[in-house]
Amino acid sequence: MDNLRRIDLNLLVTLDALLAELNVTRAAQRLFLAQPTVSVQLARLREVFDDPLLLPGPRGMRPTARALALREPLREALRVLAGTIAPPASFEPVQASVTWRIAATDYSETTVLLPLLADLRTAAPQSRVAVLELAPLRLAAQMERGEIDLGFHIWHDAETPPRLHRQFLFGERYVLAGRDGHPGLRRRPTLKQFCALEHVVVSQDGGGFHGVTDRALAERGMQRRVALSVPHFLFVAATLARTDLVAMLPERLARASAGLRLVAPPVAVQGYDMAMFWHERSHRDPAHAWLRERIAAHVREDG
DNA sequence: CAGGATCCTACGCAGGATGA
DNA sequence: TCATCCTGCGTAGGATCCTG
Repeated sequence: MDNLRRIDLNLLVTLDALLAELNVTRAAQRLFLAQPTVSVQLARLREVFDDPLLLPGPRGMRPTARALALREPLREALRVLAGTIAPPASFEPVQASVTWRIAATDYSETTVLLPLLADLRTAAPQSRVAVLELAPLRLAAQMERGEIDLGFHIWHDAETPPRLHRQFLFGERYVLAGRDGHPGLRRRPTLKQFCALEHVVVSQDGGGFHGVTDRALAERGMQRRVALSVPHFLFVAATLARTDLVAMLPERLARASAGLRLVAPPVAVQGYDMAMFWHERSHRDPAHAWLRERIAAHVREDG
């Protein structure tokens, strides 16, 4: 590439026009330039190639052997280059063998990706999806580096960098969940009964026993019994199915888990909005835009 | 804001075409 | 054959825009 650093690549476009026309004036017209401008460019080309390239002849110029040898390879090179920098063609999902790298928690895997997968396999059978663990603080940097294409995260979150694009997916609310046949969930528990149950909480940063539910209870001067804190939502669902523990679970996740009974909690707990996030670098990419639209459409269908 | 890059117009020069 | 015209290339100098 070092020899390319010496040359203004636009000169090659001029040379291509000169070799096609063998006439500086007509080459200038083709390039929408004045004749002297192309004449100066020809002088620079002669210097770069260390060859006269075009010699004066009757009604125009005659090409040198070097110029003739350059004509076809140059035209082909410019054709390839023009194709490379042309705007990307529209995305053809059936043929495309694209790999999407998506950052998600097990919650968004279950609620967003899982319902989408079968449709994705049909619509874009050559495509691949790599799901990576979501690290909200690192998400923007990972996207800037091109390591992650798309991420699912809570909409209102101070941790999420504002410089990412985002799109609302759905609003989520909490339900009280326990195993089918749980004696404490035959009907909606009172607040006192709710606090007497043994709870599981999800603490993604690990080890926390206090969450939004506990804050809502504290406002009423109440406290619940948290017996287990885990980092993953899916482990909660598995735990509930095998024990008498209960949990406040996002409704979409709870409905996707078999063997659980869901009841309305006796305390109002603030839900949250889910969104997908992406970087400017993939904002206009047709494949990326197609995937985002597909996800948004699925979420709309699922209500 | 200075310096460089780029493009323009104006003009000179060379060589081929044309007509007396 | 030669004067004149026409076509086309290159240079000079200036305007404008961009960049550091």
